[in-house]
Amino acid sequence: MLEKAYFPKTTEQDFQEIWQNSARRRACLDEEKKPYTIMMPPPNVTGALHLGHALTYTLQDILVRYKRMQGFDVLWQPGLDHAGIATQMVVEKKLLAKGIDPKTLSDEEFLEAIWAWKEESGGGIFEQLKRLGASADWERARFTMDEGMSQAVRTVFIDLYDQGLIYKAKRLVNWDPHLQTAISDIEVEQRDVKGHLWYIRYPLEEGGEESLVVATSRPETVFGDTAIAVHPEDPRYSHLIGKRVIHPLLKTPIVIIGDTYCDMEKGTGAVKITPAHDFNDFEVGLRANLEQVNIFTADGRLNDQVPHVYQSLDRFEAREQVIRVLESEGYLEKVEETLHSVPYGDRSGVPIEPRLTDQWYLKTEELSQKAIEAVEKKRTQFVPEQWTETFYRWMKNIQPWCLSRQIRWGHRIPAWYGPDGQIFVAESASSAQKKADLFYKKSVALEEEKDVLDTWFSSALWPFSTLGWPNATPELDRYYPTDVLVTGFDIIFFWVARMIMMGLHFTQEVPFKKVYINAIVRDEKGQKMSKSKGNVLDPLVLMDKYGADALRFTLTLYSIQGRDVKISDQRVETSRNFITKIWNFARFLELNECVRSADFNPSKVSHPLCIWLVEEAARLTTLIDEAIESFKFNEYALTLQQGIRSVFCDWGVEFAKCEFHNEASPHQEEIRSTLAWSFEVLLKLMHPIMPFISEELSRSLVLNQEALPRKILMESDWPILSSTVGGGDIKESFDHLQELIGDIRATRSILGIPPKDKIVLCMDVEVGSFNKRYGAYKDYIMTLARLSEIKVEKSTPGKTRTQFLFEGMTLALDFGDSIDFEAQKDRLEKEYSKVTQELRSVEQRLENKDFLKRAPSEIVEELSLRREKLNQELEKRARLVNGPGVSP
RNA sequence: GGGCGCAUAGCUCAGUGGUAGAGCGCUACGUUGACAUCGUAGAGGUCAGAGGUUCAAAACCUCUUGUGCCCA
Repeated sequence: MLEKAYFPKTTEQDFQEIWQNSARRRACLDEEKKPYTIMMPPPNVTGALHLGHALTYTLQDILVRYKRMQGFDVLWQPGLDHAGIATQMVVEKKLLAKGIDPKTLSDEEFLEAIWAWKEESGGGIFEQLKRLGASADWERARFTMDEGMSQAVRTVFIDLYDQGLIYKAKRLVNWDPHLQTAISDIEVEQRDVKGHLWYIRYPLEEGGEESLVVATSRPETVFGDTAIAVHPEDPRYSHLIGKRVIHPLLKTPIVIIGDTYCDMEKGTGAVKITPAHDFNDFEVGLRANLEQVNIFTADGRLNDQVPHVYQSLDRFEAREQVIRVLESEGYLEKVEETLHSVPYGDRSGVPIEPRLTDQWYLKTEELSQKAIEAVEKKRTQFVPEQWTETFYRWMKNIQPWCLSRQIRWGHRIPAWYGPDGQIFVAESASSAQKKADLFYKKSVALEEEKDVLDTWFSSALWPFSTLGWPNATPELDRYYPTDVLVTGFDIIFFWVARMIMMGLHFTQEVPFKKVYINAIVRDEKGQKMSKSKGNVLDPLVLMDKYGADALRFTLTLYSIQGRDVKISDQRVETSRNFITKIWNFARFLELNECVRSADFNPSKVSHPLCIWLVEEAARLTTLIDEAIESFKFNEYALTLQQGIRSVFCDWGVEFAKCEFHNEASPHQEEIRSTLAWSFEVLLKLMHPIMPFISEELSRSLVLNQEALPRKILMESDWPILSSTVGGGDIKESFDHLQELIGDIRATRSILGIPPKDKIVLCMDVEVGSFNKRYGAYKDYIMTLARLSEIKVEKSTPGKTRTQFLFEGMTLALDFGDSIDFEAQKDRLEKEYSKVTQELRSVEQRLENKDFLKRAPSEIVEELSLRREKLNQELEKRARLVNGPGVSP
């Protein structure tokens, strides 16, 4: 027997273990079945589960459980990302906390510490995902630093290098002075920051009064100035082009050049050019063949290229110092406050310093072109579709990808240098050596590249490297290209686009046929969750409090395409309440001995209630199939909720009670079996979204596991019910039935009749037609509308009665006592006028000749019917308004 | 500045041309047993504004306003 209430904890523990032991959870390479593959976006190895994870992995779990039940050979490939910079930062912090300065460790020692930490904490998130119910093929879990992954990374790097797509070059990069590494353009975020524009005067070399004033937001870079630029057509300055000004601090001459990059409207129209420290200036410098003077060290201090007194000043201290000197020496014209955008490192949170360094790059024009074409041809489709535009926009403006990182944790770039700097890219040190020996025609000592690859480089290979590529494996053959990728919009550039490029280049296939972009989780007010705001909800806490299913259901219910997922404690609580409702539904079935029977055939049921229940189960299944197939997860959750709650609990159970309370009912057995059968269908329908409670309830007596042992739900077949539905009008009958009961209940409520007072429903001439339609449901009406009897009697008016029209029949309710109609009059009049208004609008349309001529006939018919109904309703309302007994 | 969204009940949002919906919140009432983690009933809406297409627009088109995100 089921407990009084659902306690998720034990169920969750049980089924985590049962699923873990189920072979069905795993990809089986069974040729009889169609494959279905989802690559799990690998969470960071040191990561802990947050709500964003909970959302994306819940949606993936829904898809894989659904497809599994449909009989597919499902591979949900899990894994972990080594997350270069993030992980290195975590371990450095850990070491510092232990009093160890990571800088004093050798590379080998440091990597040892990272691997130790990976062993200790890595995969912790897998356990958290299992708590959430994620049914991945855990045994196949991969790590982006695995030997297999590393093999793929080396192969790809060497191929791309040999194809001339990877090159090493000295370029201005986004340098993160805190992390002391290059980062790629998309790892930089522009922030609007309040700052200043300093106007600095540069005297002309030729002397005299004339000077040139330039505005800059970064006065500390003056030491890197190698020119002043003006617009060639600027009448104020064009005569100065070619002349020289004196650098106010260095006192050396620098040239004035003309370049259309200058904006005549901005500042003074003249700008200082610092080719080594600004991307635009770099380009200007190339055009004017200017010297590139690097004035900063790797950690953002002034280097030995600047006068001694400024050396080793931090870039922000240097700014202060430069301003002080310029001002005191009279070179500072004025200062303006301004709002400008400053590049920040997305990991370190410090301003990026453009810096001239040697880095490895990937040429992306060709790769991106192919990726764009693949998406245009819909080989990969974004869902919701609008993300396609985001993808195109970035792809069409793509920059060379800076691949190298000056950090320690990551895939070492497989390159070696000869004594003269000659590069040898090779699989291993020994094969590089062989290449070098051949090249130099003698044996030379090689030095290995110290830089590692951007983490996203290995992630870009994820869909095929996890399946064994570059080896030809059965898995690669079977599960690639994958079916769906589920991920967040924030990594469309970082990851999705790059996977498509790499996939196409190395496998000639798109890595996935669909990309579902899930929403971002926010708090109930739509604010981003952040520690500083204190509005962070922890999925583990929510699961402890309300159960994993409640969290999953909530996240799914609010997964509306094109909207953020707003979640709050209260919303999860509401889902928990719904789950309790389901639990109690099961308890009702158990207590009433509804038991699944082996020979039950849903298409052979005879009692109207049973036919209705079967049809409703089939209707729900269809709606849910459509919702899941089109990634409308909210519709799945909503349909399920409404189906279980209003169809099965509010009405189905209440109707069934009428039969169960009637000893004489000959239909009890059929109804019991039908309810038990419907319940099994519902459990299956809810399984993908609420796996735990559905499994628990499938162990209830209702499913009769003892006599009819069957598989756990995860291994069961998804219902296919389209053939069980007959073409009858059962749904219409039940709709009307519910309407009639609703009408009586509403009338009672309006007139303030307490539920315990039973009243009499009277009818006269229409009794025949009433019986024909509702005779079978007489008990239901009596019980659910709280009637003492349905009397065949003239439904004449009286002081204790009110009449109403229903489906063309005049019915009366007799309350047995005088009723104070006056008290309700206001409300009733309001309703009356509402109906009048509606009727008027319907009539207007029906009087419109164009409408009658052009609208489809079924619409016209429908509206005529509606007019008739409204007229009737108006009559009914009129009677209610006019108090008891006023007959038309 | 460019791009992509969003604007419907007090709140959060469904709703792909034909009767305006759900959950939460609110109000009133509680009928021996599935459920008060509940039930029944109710109040609450110029579908942001303007124009257009159409017999018919919350929905389709154009513009405006407000708002969010992304990119410069």
